[in-house]
Amino acid sequence: MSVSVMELKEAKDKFIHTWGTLATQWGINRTMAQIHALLLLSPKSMNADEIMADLQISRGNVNMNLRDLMDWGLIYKQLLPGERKEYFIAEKDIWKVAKQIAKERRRREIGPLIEAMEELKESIQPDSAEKEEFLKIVNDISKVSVFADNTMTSLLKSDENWLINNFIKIFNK
Amino acid sequence: MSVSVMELKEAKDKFIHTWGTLATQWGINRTMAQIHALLLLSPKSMNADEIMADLQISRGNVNMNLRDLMDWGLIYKQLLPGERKEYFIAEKDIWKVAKQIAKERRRREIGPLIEAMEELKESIQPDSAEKEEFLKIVNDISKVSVFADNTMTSLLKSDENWLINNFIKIFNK
DNA sequence: AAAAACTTTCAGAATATTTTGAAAATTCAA
DNA sequence: TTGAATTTTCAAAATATTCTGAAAGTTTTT
Repeated sequence: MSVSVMELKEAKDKFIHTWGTLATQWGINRTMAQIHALLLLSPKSMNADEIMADLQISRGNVNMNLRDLMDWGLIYKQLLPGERKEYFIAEKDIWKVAKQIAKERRRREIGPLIEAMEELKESIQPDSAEKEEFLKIVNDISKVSVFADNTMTSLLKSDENWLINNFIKIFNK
Repeated sequence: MSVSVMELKEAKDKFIHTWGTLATQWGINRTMAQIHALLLLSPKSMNADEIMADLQISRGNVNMNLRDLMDWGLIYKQLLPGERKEYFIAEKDIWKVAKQIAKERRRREIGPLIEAMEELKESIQPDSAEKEEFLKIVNDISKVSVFADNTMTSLLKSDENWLINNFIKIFNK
């Protein structure tokens, strides 16, 4: 193997490792992130055995995290003609990847918060100063959550959005 | 204790419990979130012993998480005249709280990603098609990260921002 | 300067999360 | 059908994170 190819292999390994480490900091599990990184960098789709061999992890682990990555909409299953095995390929359009991650996090992180605050609001009658104080906080959190949710949605939804357009200009430079 | 006060106590407990549970979903530890919730709901500042008693957790745990909450800028230390003990009070302005959390997450989640991608870019010369392909991905992630960072910053920085103003209108209704 | 009041630290314990791997389930070809 | 290939499941093991509590450190009072 030539020196220059070796450099690339090293950089790819570093990318996979880094992606895995960073992911834990944002609540995604290390292996899921590493599989994602591996597939992102792979020019062709890979099957479970290849991923197992490459990352040195068990079949069960690979299976579980591939399923999670599909739930997140970050990878797709590819059925190759004449092949029994399932192959997986990552979404390579990084803007789509980012949108997908943001979407999923909005759903997981903001959704339950809004629901919980609504439930609390309904459970208390504002018939005392103390209760009004409590409801003030619950209401404020509710409003901030709905705002965050709306902001996320408008950032994600329309590519006509000024913010997005502004971004696309920079991105396509 | 009257029935109506009991209801409030229950709602507060539910709030604290919910806040703690949700927090784990967004990478913050349960106890830290519970202490934060407790202080958010407390009309007066609390000391370590009071928090220990209320949440039934150890002194070390309380101390450590109070420090983390101060790092996050979510609570302040209050020295009461004539008191030896340190008292803690939460930032009650929920919009400030949200900004603080967003700021901290930007710093922790996006910052390291940008750095890692820059480092990878510098380590590889684009002297082959394979390397160019790799650098394309790294570059794209770099651009998306910088975009996310900038978007966060402009959302947070200026209250003249249209998005913020729009929010404030809703919030103050 | 000593003692009391309080805060911080950190090694070990407890808890929670992730991973393994073999067995069960499923799919497909013959 | 049958059975080989492949995927999925899940209990137990490994690993990672959080928590405890007593000892050490610090600050204030006497």
